[in-house]
Amino acid sequence: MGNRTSSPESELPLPAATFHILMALADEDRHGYAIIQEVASRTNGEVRLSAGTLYRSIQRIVDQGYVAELTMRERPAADEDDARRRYYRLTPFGRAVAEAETRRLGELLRLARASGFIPKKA
Amino acid sequence: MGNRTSSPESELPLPAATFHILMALADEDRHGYAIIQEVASRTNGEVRLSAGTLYRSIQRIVDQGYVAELTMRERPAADEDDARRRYYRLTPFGRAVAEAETRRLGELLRLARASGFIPKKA
DNA sequence: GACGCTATATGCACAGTGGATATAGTAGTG
DNA sequence: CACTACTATATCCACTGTGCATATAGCGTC
Repeated sequence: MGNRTSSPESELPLPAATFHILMALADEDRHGYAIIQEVASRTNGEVRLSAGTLYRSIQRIVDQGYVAELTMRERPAADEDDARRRYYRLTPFGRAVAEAETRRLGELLRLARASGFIPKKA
Repeated sequence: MGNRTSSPESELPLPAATFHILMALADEDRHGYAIIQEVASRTNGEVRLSAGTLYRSIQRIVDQGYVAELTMRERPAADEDDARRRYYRLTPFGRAVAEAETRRLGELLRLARASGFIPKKA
């Protein structure tokens, strides 16, 4: 994987696709294709990860240690199993990185509002 | 400039540097070099726009109509004038785009928090 | 078996970025 | 004056992240 000694903050800012993938894996382990669907669902269809972006992002964040691929016996038993699928789980480091990114976004949003950029409606 | 008929939302998401530039121009007209300093100041030195990014971003957002270059007689009179400087002002469209981006970031942050990514400290 | 959906992977092109380099005006110091 | 450091803009090169298209193939249903 990536550098074990790096702090979560040193990973920022996260690529947009990466952050969405981490959010999709926050509550449960998923395989790639399911991540695409989950991201679309959470964003009311507004964020549609392309397959190219998704699978290459996963390769990257596995290497960086944000997520880990599940072994065969770690897979969710309930799920009807498709041998083609590869399941991923958020690591503690990945969670820490996602939290750091959330904090960074909060600060950015605070700056934007302090600049007078108050959106009309929610 | 760019397409006059496009809505602010169709411009999203904004490149990170662009959003910082718009924030730096929210309260007063500035020249390029001053924008670099202002962004660094507002972010406590955490965001340091490189010259390459800054000047190309400005060229792009002038073309897109987010900002407009000031004529000689529009320049701030108080400022000691340096002939090399080129001053820029946020346009109403640029402000609308920045507000739309602010709204987008707010929604993203809400999603992140709903995913359980609550940062430890502010 | 034909079709559409699921699932992963890769090739190609392009936008945005950082760092380096180029050019030159400005200001202060000796 | 010469020298240096800072201000100011612009462009070049390399790299990352992204979308779209393509490739391969298993799965489900009619």
